[in-house]
Amino acid sequence: MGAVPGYDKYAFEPFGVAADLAVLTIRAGRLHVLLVERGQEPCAGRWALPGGFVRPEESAEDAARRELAEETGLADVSGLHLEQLRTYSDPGRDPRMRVVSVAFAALLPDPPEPHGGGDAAQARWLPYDAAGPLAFDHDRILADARDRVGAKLEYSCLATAFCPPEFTLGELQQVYETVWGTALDRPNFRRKVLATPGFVEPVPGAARLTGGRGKPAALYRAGSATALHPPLLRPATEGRPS
Amino acid sequence: MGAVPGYDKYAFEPFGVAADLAVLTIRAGRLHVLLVERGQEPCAGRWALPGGFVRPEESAEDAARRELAEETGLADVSGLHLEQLRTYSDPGRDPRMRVVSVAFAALLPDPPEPHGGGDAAQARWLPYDAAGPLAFDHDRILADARDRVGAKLEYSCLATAFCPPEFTLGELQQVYETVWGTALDRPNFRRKVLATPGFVEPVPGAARLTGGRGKPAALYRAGSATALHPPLLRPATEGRPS
DNA sequence: TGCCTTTAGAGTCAGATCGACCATAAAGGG
DNA sequence: CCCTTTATGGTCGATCTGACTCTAAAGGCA
Repeated sequence: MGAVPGYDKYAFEPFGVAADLAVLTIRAGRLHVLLVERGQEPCAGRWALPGGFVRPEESAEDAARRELAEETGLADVSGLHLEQLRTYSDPGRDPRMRVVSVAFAALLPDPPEPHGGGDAAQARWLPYDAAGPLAFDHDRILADARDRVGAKLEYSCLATAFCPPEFTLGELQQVYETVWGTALDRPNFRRKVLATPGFVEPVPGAARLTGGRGKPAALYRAGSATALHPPLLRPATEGRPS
Repeated sequence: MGAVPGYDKYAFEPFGVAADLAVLTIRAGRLHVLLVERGQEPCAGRWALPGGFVRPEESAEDAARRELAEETGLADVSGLHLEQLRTYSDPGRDPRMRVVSVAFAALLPDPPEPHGGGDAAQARWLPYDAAGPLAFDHDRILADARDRVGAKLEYSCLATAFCPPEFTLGELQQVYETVWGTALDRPNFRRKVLATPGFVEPVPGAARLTGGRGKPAALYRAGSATALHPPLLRPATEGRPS
């Protein structure tokens, strides 16, 4: 808001400000996204990202957190990670009126089934790859969310946000493999994760978890670090020098 | 914009949508930012980031580009890099009304003097460190811009956006040193930049530039690559393992 | 009980990479 | 004609990486 003439003229144009959420989780080794079926026009009956208009007394992040709680039925949305992606403001992205949407990505561990709708006609977890054409420009928002999360896994401790409070290194590795879509070498992954102080810390007790067969794995918690130095780079899929 | 009851109720709340710009450049080895002195209330007489309200027919990026052209007097703003930072939406960030601001960072090579204001009372380049308390929450936007740009230098080719069309590796290195605030080893920097195909490409002719004393440097152009693999990590300033 | 399979986790090793150097080339200034 | 300055090429040891092997500890099944 600079010192622009027409301050009042443009300020009161009918802009709607919305917060939309790409709520991601990992289920059965696949990336899933929370989608709602729209109950109203425009795009009634089509799948879309959950979201809604920002209310006058709240910030966009407040609105995103409120919508997240409403759609997932989670009680403790206050603690989980909300990553602001970017704002989508093309004129005409909502056929009805001018709507500017602030998009967020949210990462959940083991997710509850959304309780059948709330505001929307229904809400479901869908595999990322099976999330067909969505309403508005939500396909692009969802793709941006995956890109951003994949990139942040490299240099931040974000991956633990996909995990329950206590997790094994195998589960953590599966987060990386699922989001990146590549297989990682287990010993090397372990070595790099443990080499970064504060990324994870072992649960001291003889705590162990039985996922099924095989040797029980040690449990870890998210550490206090927030950035990864050095980063955990994903294997180069294209034009690597060499 | 989910399927929220009250669509019309919240859509027409008086939200103002603005685009603010952190226009960064490097002058004499120091990071500078373009600031305007506000001519109107609120915050009249204080320095602020350039910006203005998004008009009904344009996107936030269109608005940012328009404001940038108006403030800097540049003719070719269409080509330069605009990086969307994030959106600031705290209620009360503008004392007068509800304003949601989409912030952008713009990177300029050798900058022209802004022609004395345009809309604002005046516009100036100020050293980043000397940019005193700004109006609204612009201090935070500016700090976020520096953080984002510093981070993107590591894994993208963004640094060339600070350089003129043809530049020396010494100039490119100074971009990194200025934004990061650290000194880099020149031979190692050169090795890493040239090891990334498509980051820079030599200007074929016997093109050379005389900055002053010393051996003339070869000229390079920005290459076609957009990402850096492997990244050019900044030296660890804190808790590196080892 | 005794394999076989499965998963966790430790260790090895050659090649790539990095940071810290040193050396040389090519200009201008005295 | 030296000296300073900047660009650019090269070396070397420490470190890191990726590919791999090996062992430990569980359950399944005959």
